[in-house]
Amino acid sequence: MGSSFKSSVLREAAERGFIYQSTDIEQLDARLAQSPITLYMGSDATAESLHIGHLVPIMLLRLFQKHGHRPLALVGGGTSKIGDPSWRNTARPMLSEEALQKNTEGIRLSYRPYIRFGDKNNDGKIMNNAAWLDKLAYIPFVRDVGRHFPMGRLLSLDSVKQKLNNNLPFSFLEFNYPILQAYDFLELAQQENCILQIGGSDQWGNIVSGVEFVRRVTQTEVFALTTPLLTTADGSKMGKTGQGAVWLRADFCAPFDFWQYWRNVDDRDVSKFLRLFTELPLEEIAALETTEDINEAKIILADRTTALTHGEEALQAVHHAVHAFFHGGEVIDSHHVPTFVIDADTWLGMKTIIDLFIEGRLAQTRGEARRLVRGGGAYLNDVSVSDETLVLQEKHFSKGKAKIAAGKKRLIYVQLR
RNA sequence: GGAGGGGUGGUCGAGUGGUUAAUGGCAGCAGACUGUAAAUCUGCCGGCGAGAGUCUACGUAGGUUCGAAUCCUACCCCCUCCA
Repeated sequence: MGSSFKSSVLREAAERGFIYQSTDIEQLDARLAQSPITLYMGSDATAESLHIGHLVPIMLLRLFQKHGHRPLALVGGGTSKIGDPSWRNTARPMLSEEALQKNTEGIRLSYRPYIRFGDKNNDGKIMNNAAWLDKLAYIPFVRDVGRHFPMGRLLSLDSVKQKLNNNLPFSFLEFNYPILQAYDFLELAQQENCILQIGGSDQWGNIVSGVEFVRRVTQTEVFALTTPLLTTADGSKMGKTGQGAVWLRADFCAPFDFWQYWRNVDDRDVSKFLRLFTELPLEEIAALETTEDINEAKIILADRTTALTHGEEALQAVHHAVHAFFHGGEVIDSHHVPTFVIDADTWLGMKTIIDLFIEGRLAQTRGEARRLVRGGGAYLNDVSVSDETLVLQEKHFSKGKAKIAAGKKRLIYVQLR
């Protein structure tokens, strides 16, 4: 049925594997085929960058723009003051106004490589729901908005049920999250004539609440479209590594590490990822699927995603770095390569290899760094270090640089100052 | 309100006075093999410490004891049944 869509955007989205669920796909398709629309995706503002886990809906948003539709990126500056109920545990620090400001700006930057923002035609626009949520007055809100939310409907939301069933802390505060998220849709529908919300399938409940709410209030048809929630072939959550999330902003995840993430994906995920995360024509992807050299396909995947996110220049730098790291090439200077700086006076003759691994964040604790050395996985300039008390000397640095690694793949340069 | 069951390390889950920093599974890290993949095998897997060792941990707070995750008391939270 994927190919039976009338609109070009849904046809391509379906072929590439972006579509999971929709409220009314036929009508949406008809509407899309008819004329350009405005759509949005939302994200919370709990971090200074988005990460690979957000990338599927982002790529879909991009696809819509490519097909002439107008994308809005909504940042949850207001809703993040409450917190998504899918969070666990009691201790959730309320974000300060200042932190939210910073996060909002960071998320704006995260979107930039994927969405063209501006004032013309179908240029995208960044919105922040704090703009309207901060101004809400309780009584009018409950009266005008609250009455459109049947209690049974709210209680049936998965995010709510899950909280209640698992006895996780859940107060009226968090309970309001889906309502406010639904309200966002109304604001965007009225302000921006937005008629579609996209998001990950874990957001289905929240998105549908918004759709129902907007229909009720405005008596017009709006739509929901979700993307499949990606898990990698080994069943774990997409985009997580031992180091944490793979961030989209270069200052949170070096392009080198970003590239490595894609270079190292499971064989079984390659063709799926090529469809979703690159813009290679489907025939080319099909050709890559039949190649006997799957590593070639992985490199193309890594190259295309890195170039899209960080630019061609960064990709070139990554190639140099990869060559240096894995094939003993020349060490080069670049902010695209993970590097950290230490002070010669305070380090040489003073601190140990253990300190260095901590400083380079290849180990979280000194114990972990020690175990790494004892297990033979700690490398200094490509040589496995066996002495955990090894004190750093000038001889360990050539031209002021050293290379340390945890295992064969987690590497970082140390620059002496 | 009453009766019973339960809260253990990232997670699941053993353990009911003393070689218990706490069996085991999962997750994670490293080594071997390989293709910077998967699978498999091996080692590691609370903090600090070169080591001896030391500190912190079994819902919270006290207590008993030479010694407690294990016993007692109070409190908090959860589950099941009754009202």
